[in-house]
Amino acid sequence: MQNTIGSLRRAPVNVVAGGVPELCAQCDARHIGLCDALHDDDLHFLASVAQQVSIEKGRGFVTEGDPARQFFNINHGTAKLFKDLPDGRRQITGFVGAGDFIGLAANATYMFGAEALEPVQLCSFDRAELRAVFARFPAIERRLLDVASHELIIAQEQMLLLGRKTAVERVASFLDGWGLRVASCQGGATRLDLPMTRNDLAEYLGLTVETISRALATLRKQGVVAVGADHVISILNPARLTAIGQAEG
Amino acid sequence: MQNTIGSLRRAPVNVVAGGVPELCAQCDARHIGLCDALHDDDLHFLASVAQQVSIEKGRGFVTEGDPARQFFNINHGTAKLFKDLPDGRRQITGFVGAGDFIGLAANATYMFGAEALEPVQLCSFDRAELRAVFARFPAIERRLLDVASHELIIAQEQMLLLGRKTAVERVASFLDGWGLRVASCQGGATRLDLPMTRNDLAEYLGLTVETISRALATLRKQGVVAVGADHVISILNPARLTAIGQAEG
DNA sequence: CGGCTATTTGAGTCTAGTCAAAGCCTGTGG
DNA sequence: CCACAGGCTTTGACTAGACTCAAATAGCCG
Repeated sequence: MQNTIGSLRRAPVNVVAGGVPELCAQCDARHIGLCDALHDDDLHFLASVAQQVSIEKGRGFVTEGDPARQFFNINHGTAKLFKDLPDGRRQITGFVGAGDFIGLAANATYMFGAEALEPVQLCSFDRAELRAVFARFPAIERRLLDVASHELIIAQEQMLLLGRKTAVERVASFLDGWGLRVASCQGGATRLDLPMTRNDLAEYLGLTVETISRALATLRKQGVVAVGADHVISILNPARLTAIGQAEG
Repeated sequence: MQNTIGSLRRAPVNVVAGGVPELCAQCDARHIGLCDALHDDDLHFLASVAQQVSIEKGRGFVTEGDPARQFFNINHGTAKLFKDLPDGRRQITGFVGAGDFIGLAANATYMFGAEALEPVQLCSFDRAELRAVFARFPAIERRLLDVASHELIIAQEQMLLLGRKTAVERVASFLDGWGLRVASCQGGATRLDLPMTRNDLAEYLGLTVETISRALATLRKQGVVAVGADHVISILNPARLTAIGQAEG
């Protein structure tokens, strides 16, 4: 738990509660993601091998190259997953939120890093223990395969974006996709409250901060979005946004 | 089986033999990939639900958007998987060869297209039947989860490449990675016999044909590789190639 | 009210894309 | 066996979209 790899350090995690089945009762992710595949008694068993953990904003909780001893399931908050090059270039491979499972992209060691964008609460599972859970509840393993399938689809979509789309198309794709995840409407326009900075966006979309800013300006001038303060973006013309993101016009 | 989606058409496939257990005896993929997870008698059962199929060079055998009724396991040959944008831009998401499993990135429909780069032989499994196999042999399902995990790692590595690496770094990464897959040595130099064209390479690496050509010229001038005829590339300085591909030099 | 960071905007540069043409290979057919 | 057609690859010249560097602005937090 105190492993030091490169210049990074495994973040100390704050254990709030362990082994309590009631921890699922008010979990944001209870009815999505992995846990939704379980009946109440199965969930009880799963909870018995889970450790609930809180991670403060900005804290890294997975370091690439560290031995992959644990899986995580996010209950609350958003985190970024990323891969770095030796000279500091970073590619964010995904943003994860409530219900998302972390740790599939690992063999003996984690093949990615993870850091909280907001205060994050998650359930941590020991890999060895989870294997025992699989043996008892094949439904979980099957669900995990579905999760992996879905992540593969997302990953390939992202390859298309990174390899072939223009800056404006990338930003439109992202906003469109994020809109599907967390949508709150207000006066007809969908209002996105993004947990990430422009820099995170740039590292996710294979661009620079400046290009992100200019692309948003372009979409704003076209009346597709409105850019507000504090990472708020309103989607004024959803159909147009989708079309741009999918390179249909 | 005669579905027409967009302007593409499901390729007619040539059934060579069906339901014969002996078909595994001389399969290139018998001891790699999915089938390696099985004991002989389990394999016998798996073979009973497999259809062996031959696909000619250049023929597409999966169309994005078609109902995903089948999984495939490649026995021999190489194919490309890809996603297209409406205006023709294409991103190849991966090359698959003997032992590779195709079809994980699908829900109700395939989320990618596939086309043979060389004559391909594969085993085709009906999705419903494969589910029955899972129930009987959990080992296969577990192996499939490992396969999906591994593909996720590869996909994220590719995102790093597409989002953050330069043209020369991308080409070096590719040659380095391909060298690990199929390596035949000759006079100290590893000789790669690529089944894909420069255009395929470009569509895989998020570049254009011309840029691929120039990047190869750069690596050649640096004495890292030798570029021969008929898609043959010799790796003269493997260490340097790896370093360039991982942006360490 | 500052101090700090994040974001936007501007000016100039550079990497990779586009357009064009020549060279090579392959495979075919005389 | 050689000539030719067609596709693939390489090279050159120019362009463009995104990056870099720099500075101004805006927002957040104590």
